[in-house]
Amino acid sequence: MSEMPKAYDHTAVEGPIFESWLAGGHFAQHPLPGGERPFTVAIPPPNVTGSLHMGHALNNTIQDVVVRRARMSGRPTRWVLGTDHAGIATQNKVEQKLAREGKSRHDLGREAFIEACWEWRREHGSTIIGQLKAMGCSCDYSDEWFTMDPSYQRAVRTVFVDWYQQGLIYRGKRIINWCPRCSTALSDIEVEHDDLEGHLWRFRYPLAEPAADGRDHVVVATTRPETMLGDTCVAVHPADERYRDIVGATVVLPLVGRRIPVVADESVDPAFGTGAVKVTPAHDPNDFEIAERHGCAKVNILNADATISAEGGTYAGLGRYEARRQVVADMEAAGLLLGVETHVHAVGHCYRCHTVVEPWLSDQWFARMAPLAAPAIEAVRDGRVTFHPKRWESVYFHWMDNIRDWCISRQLWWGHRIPVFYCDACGTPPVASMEDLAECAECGGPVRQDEDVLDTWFSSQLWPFATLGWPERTPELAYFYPTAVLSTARDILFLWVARMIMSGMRSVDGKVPFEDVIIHPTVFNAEGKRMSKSLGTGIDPLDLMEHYGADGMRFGLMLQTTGTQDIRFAEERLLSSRNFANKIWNASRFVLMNLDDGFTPGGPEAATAADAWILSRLAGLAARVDEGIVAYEFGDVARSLYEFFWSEFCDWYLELCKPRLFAGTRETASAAERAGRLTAQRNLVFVLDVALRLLHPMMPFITEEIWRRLPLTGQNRAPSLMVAAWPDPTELARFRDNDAERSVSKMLEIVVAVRGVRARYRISPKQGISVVVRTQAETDVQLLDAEFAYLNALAGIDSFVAATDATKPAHSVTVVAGGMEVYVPLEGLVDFDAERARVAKELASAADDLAKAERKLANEGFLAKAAPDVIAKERAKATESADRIAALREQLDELEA
RNA sequence: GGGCGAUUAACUCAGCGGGAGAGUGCCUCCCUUACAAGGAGGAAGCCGGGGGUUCAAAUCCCUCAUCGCCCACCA
Repeated sequence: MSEMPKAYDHTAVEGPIFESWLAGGHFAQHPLPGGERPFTVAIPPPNVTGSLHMGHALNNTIQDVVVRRARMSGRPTRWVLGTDHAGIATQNKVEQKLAREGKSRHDLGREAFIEACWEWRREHGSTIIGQLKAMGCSCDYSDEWFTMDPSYQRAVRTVFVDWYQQGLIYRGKRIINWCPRCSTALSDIEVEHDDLEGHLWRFRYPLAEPAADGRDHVVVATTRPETMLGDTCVAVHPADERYRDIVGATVVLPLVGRRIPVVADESVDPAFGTGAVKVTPAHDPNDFEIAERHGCAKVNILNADATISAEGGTYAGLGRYEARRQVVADMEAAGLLLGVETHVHAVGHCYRCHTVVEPWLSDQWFARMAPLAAPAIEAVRDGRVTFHPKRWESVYFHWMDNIRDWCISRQLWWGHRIPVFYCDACGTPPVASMEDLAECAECGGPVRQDEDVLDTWFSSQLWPFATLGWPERTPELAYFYPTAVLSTARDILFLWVARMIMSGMRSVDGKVPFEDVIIHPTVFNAEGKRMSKSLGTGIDPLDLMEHYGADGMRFGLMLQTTGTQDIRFAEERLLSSRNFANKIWNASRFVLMNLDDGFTPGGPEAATAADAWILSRLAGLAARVDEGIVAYEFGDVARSLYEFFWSEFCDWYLELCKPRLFAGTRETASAAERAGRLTAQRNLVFVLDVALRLLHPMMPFITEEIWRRLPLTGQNRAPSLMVAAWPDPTELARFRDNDAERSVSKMLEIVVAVRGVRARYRISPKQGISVVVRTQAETDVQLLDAEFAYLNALAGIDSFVAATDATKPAHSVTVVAGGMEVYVPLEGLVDFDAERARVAKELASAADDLAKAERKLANEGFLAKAAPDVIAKERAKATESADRIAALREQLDELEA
């Protein structure tokens, strides 16, 4: 066994440990066994264009924690890995690369461009996989998927054809969100709305002939003046008295000259603006509906790049904002601009490139969502899928209950091409086909395939089952589906999570794709701002791992992960986590360096109160960690582990073991002392072993490195901690010992109190002291006698007298601890003023406690209604406080004498 | 216009019906032979304001304020 360096060096440990896991085959899925319940997790596939950011770091730590616990628990575990082809993102990357060479995708042509995308993926697509490895994620790296794999393509096509044939997919001319930069349609939820300050212009639209009431114009308001070029009617509310006389009149559209009607439509809000709406059916969804109802024309005045089209007459060719300025200027020149005011309104932006999107009338493919949503709503309602935290379910329901059809076609080249074939010759309806068609089945004429590809999310939604071989009915699918848990950020709840539930249930026999959904916190920077690479407000997890180690980063993130709060990233948590790793390292080093050659591990033995205490605490920890991971309470689990290991194991138990360890190693040691040393060694190894197992899911590298050095035998041994047995809380429960916990905490209180005296009076740790203890309980005397070695080791107490009738020595300071009075002789060093102040403060606090307790005990309502154990506790508290007050009063009297 | 979350020590946050906690920072002492990435001791909080429920409220309810997020076709 090699020497352990004095400080933990993660850079020397993580690489080799990871390689050993890989070589050991521990990541690979277990062979399909018989009865055991498998545990499957499908990783949210990162974009091939992606690199690890803090969201990934958090999300993948969470998944690794639950996966590692499951694996150690003996369940056949499979964490499915892969990447998403990310249509828009990847196409953008490749187009940027081409642009640097002065080329566009059109110069290459479709086929060559797609090949260039594949090439890009071969070069850059595995960046993030390497970063997951650096984090220690225990994915099955031998089973990597890509959403454009041939078998995955088959899954996508199968779903498309099924939905198409069942009437769940249709093509139509609708208003969609168009990104002029990406030159594609977007679905409604791919548009991000930002409130921006714009303007509301008021225009005068002249009437062709004066109305019955004599008026000759109508005033409309708009935030997008350029759209007037495409106006085809003006709408007012039917009940709006102001406009009753002009309904049916004709407006002569300024700048354009088109004669358009005034219609009455319920959708108009009379209270907004002027109560009269200019209607641009090709560029506003609401206007589109109005035009449909009234049979108005739909004039599309925008090209794909958001320049004005030929329909815009003299404005054709202008950019949309240029056109806006020009229209306003021309209206003003014509005396038709009545006013302008600033106006804050929500403006849609492309979620990929943040360009302002345009509502645009075009031919697109849509998926009919309501029929798919119904069973998916039911599945969450009846608990087949559970969200954590639960409150996300209402967000899910709200969206699902109001779900709208999904625009699934994209005018891109990189993606799953829509498998629909048209025959232009004979006019047969388009055919969706699993196989590419060469000729028309009706007339034998040539067919052409639809040019569009599918929304990337259309393929992503199949992830949990397409990665198990679906549409083939593979044994893997039968065995590993549904997955156990899906962990993700909330921003893709609708884009991805909801759609997986819908498509999963439809595709795989009505079965949900996962049982639990974890919506984890969003990681913000220290200022509470979204982390963004482009804004420079992000923190790179790779840098963090370099500074704090993968374990330090993981544990630091887990400490910050609670159900209610987003994370305002606190780097000092990573610092304390790295220090925690170092603490684990050194405690382990201490244990190992205090083992003898030929040491044989043995069962733990509660030979002393300290042993019983630490074993009891360990049993409590195991239960808490196990429950906590199952309930996804990561922050609480991390804190429990930290508290146990650092405070209880290191600060107390290791110190409590030192007397036995050192006594038993002397030449002159008695047989009993040698036995005591062996017991301590065995207990230390046992506790360390269990603690490392419990820590492993959160801190896999350091725990593995240390664990391999432990001298374990028999069934405690395993090829790797990764596949060692998870501590069984039920089995460990036999160590629960409330008496030992109480006794030891009394002892520890005395130690702390005496140390306090030492600190106040600057008594060197090297200087031994003798103390006198007075207690009312004979059991306390026995306890102190039995555990004197601890008092000696931890508080430097050389000798003591404990008795129920002990008397206070002269020139001593009194402290009350563990229900006892402890007198520390100070040989005339006592600072009476300081002691008076301290005792008076303690007295006030004790008096406060007593008053509170007495108030409760005097309250009949309390006695009548509070739980018996609460009352008993309150009585004990009162007694304790009273005793304490008596002792403190006595002290104070003496100090004042 | 709806909905959700947050408000606790200087900072970042736990706790969510029965004695106010952690990490970091701060103060004092200590390089004690596992660890100075450490040890020991300590200071520090009307638990956002106001009302209510309850024997009992940081914790449950209502309300207000502030901050943040999501959804929504208001020109």
